Amino acid sequence: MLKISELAERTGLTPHTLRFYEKHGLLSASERSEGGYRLYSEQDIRRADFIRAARSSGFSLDDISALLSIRLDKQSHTCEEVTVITRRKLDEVNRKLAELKSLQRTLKTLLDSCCGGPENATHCSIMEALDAGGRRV
Amino acid sequence: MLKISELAERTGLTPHTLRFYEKHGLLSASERSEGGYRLYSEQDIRRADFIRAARSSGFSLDDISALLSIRLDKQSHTCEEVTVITRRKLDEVNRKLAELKSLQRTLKTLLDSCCGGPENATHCSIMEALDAGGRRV
DNA sequence: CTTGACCTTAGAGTTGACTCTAATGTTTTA
DNA sequence: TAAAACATTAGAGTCAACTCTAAGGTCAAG
Repeated sequence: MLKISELAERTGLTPHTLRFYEKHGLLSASERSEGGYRLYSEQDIRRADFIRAARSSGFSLDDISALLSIRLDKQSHTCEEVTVITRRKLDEVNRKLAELKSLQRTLKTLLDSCCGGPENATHCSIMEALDAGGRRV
Repeated sequence: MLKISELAERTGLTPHTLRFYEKHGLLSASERSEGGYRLYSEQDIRRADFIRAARSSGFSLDDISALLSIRLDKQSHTCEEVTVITRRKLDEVNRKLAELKSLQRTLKTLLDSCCGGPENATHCSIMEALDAGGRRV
């Protein structure tokens, strides 16, 4: 059985985060020591690793809650349910990517238009573009 | 002179947001009516448009504060200052893009590996990948 | 002169995922 | 056995950019 900081070390999370996950129903220690210290079992460790993996795949804690429920009773859930969650997340990532790419283009255009030199900003084309309400951007 | 909801209409912001910007020193009405209503001048409108343009180019309110200072006294500022702010933002966008692209690959791989069908999730490869701590992802 | 639309303020709430604090209790190590 | 290291809790704070609320005051139309 691992103490909280040992599990933290193993998973790369902090004790704070592990307690936070417990408060939000994602992961609780299956035992407590005499003095009330959390003690994590092998199962708990695997659950923690799952959470960390899901987190680093971009899933929200809500998604992870759902995935953990499925994980506890795979028999009663389908691949479809899992892919729905995953696809929803991918769609979200795609949407954000599109936004960021557009932002990237905008910022690149701004930067390309400006000399960036030590001249004063009276005719700075970035300022002008923004002053034009972004219509030139 | 425009009342707050008229400026809101013109800029596509809400009255709430305009007041919020005022509280944060970005934009205040140059006059008030007898009864205390905010009244925005042509200059204010241009400033509001600038803010909206900068916002939609991805700049934070802090960045915009800096840009507005420059805008008020372009003589005393250089193109370089403006490009530094812009480049910093572009770098940030590039960083986020890289992260999201990696997430996108991860999620695509997960989705491709799973049948997504009505079978139960006992052998779902997404669940297996996450159970493997994302080592297969 | 009343109705209704609009405005004012200070301040609290929202989102998501932590992150930290304070006050105190437990375990380990020298 | 004493100190150091670690743990506990409830609850508050953080970030950014809003967003909303309550309890009123103002203004234009009919």
